[in-house]
Amino acid sequence: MVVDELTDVEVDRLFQAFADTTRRDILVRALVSDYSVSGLAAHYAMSFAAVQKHVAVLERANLVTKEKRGREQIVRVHLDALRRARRLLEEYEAIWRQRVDRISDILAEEEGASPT
Amino acid sequence: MVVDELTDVEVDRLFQAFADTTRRDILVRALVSDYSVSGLAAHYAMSFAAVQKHVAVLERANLVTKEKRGREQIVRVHLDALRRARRLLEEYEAIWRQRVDRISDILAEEEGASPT
DNA sequence: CTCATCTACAACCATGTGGTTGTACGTTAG
DNA sequence: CTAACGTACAACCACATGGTTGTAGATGAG
Repeated sequence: MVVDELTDVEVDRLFQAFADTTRRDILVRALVSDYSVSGLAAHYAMSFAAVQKHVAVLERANLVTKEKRGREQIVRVHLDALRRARRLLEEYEAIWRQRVDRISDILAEEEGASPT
Repeated sequence: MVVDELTDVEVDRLFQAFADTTRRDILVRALVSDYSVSGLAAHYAMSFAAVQKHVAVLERANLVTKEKRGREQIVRVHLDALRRARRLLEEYEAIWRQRVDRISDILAEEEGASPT
């Protein structure tokens, strides 16, 4: 199972980062092409500082890193974290599938053992 | 693209629900087998009411529904929400892949147009 | 019936979150 | 050099979150 080498707190931060529309939007923009923090901020009806904070949350979740380019700070997505989160959810679905299999096995056995 | 028929707020709640270790644990237990709220609460070093609240958060995210069985309330996982969340993350990864493809296309064209 | 169990919910508290404004500092354009 | 730009960060505010205790209502066991 292994649930990835992430600690609970790291996973908390990861999903926390996804749990805001603005942050998901920032993420998509940064996925599509390169953006500076102020380049991102231009798209939202909130202060630069607010966007800066959102980027910081994405950073803390290791979803994003900033790279200095002249006086700008380019936001780049770190794909690994995205994959990890996705795999976690896949594992949950796998657990469900195992349960379903287990139950149908039991039903199959019971039918074999005591057929009505 | 469609990003699923979920509203932003619903997606917020979905990821918010995942953003807590206790809730993820509850989810796994409920995925593995049937649990009442108090059955779940027995496993955690916190009050029954706290666990009740966590279940409520999972409910609000549509990850879980409660089903009355006698005096107990059985927590069942609603798999759809799990799948939706996973698909969202997959879409983000797809966006990234498209970008990579686009860039390598451009590089290929440039090489074809003006080979050094 | 009576009592223990399971649940629901309100009130409260500390801390976190998402937003603001203001100030300061490095960097680039003119 | 100077002005404008991009960033960083602190202080503040309203509200959400994760926890607590306490009270009360259904339901099942004996």
